Amino acid sequence: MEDKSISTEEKIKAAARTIFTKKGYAATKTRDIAEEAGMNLALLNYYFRSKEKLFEIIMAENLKKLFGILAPILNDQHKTLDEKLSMIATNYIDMLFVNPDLPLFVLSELRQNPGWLRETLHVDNVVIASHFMVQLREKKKDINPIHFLISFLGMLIFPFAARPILQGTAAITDDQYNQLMEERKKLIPMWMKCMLE
Amino acid sequence: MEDKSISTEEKIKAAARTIFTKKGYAATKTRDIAEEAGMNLALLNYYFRSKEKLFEIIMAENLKKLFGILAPILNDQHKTLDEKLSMIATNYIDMLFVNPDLPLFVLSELRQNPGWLRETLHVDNVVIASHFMVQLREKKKDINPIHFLISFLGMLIFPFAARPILQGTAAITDDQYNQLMEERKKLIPMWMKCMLE
DNA sequence: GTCTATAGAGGGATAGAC
DNA sequence: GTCTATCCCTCTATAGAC
Repeated sequence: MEDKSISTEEKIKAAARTIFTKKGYAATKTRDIAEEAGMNLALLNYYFRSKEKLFEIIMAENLKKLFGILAPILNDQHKTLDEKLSMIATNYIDMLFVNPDLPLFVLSELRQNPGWLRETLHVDNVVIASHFMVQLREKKKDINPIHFLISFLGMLIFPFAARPILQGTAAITDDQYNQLMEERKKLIPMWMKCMLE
Repeated sequence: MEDKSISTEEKIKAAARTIFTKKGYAATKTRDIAEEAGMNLALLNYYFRSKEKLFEIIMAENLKKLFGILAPILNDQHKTLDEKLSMIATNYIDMLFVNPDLPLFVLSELRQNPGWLRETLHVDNVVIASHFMVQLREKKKDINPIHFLISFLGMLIFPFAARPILQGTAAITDDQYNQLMEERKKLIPMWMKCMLE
């Protein structure tokens, strides 16, 4: 009995995750979520009270997914800068293969409501004041280390956010696209090292 | 008399540009556009027939703005690779200062409806088959030149798309942010050269 | 051309049966 | 817990006066 209820709740959450993340809050209809979950609209309100409450749950999950990979690696005191660059590139690209809609979703929704960051996660200390930033400043004293963080994340994330444009304009097959992203796991850390020389 | 009608039409378009670009199609209400334009909702339909028609106009404008800077520089047969990298970085960052919401808008809406690209612009030949790409391949024969294009655009665009996160997490003032972006006009071409060595 | 008023559809939420 | 039926508000679009 408990099993069944958890399963239903989980089905709705999974459907919500898919649709919210793909289309954003405003473009998502609760009816679509219910249909995707294979059940009735009323159950959504029964389990989650409202569209907004459900969205908040998905948003928190997605923020965690996006920053959760980053934080522990950035703050590892026992890894070199090079090791961190490689690990993040690999882990992030692998994560984006599985969750390609994540970056655009978070960037878009966060623009509408920047309060989200402070409320759910404490990204401040975890990213900006990280050991990684210290290492960057040590290595290249005359350039604000935030420049490197921005460029690093930009190179990692942009091809996923821009995938439709990329595949729409350059005639790239899915296989070719995957191979390109695979190559970037090595290329981006290599480029970063070059930028930091 | 004609002047007045043109002016009204232009006011609506300006308001639509602002709100659509900031919030996206789904989250935008025609009432908000009318209010922003300082006039009645009915005029929107009088001049543009529907929300969707108005949106199509704004979308086409924005696509042109985003690719219009790129295409002529990429295809200039008489500029060196280095010159192109500098010019694009400078022009793009200046354009993004004025239109900070443009990238996220285009990326988001294009994900929902990738058909837009083919229908409005012929970005294919203009970007992918550009002289710039030939120059990249010449310079670095063993790496797919699309990697450099992606990284270049990623480094340029990402800090604008992620501005709320950046300013929300790192305590960066508006002045500091502007200065960082100003610095990137020189840094990014420099890094690109390093990557292409 | 510009306004007010309103039609008409869609979407979030709930009542109530089972 | 799950379903059907329905309420009610919001939003797009239009009718019609001026």
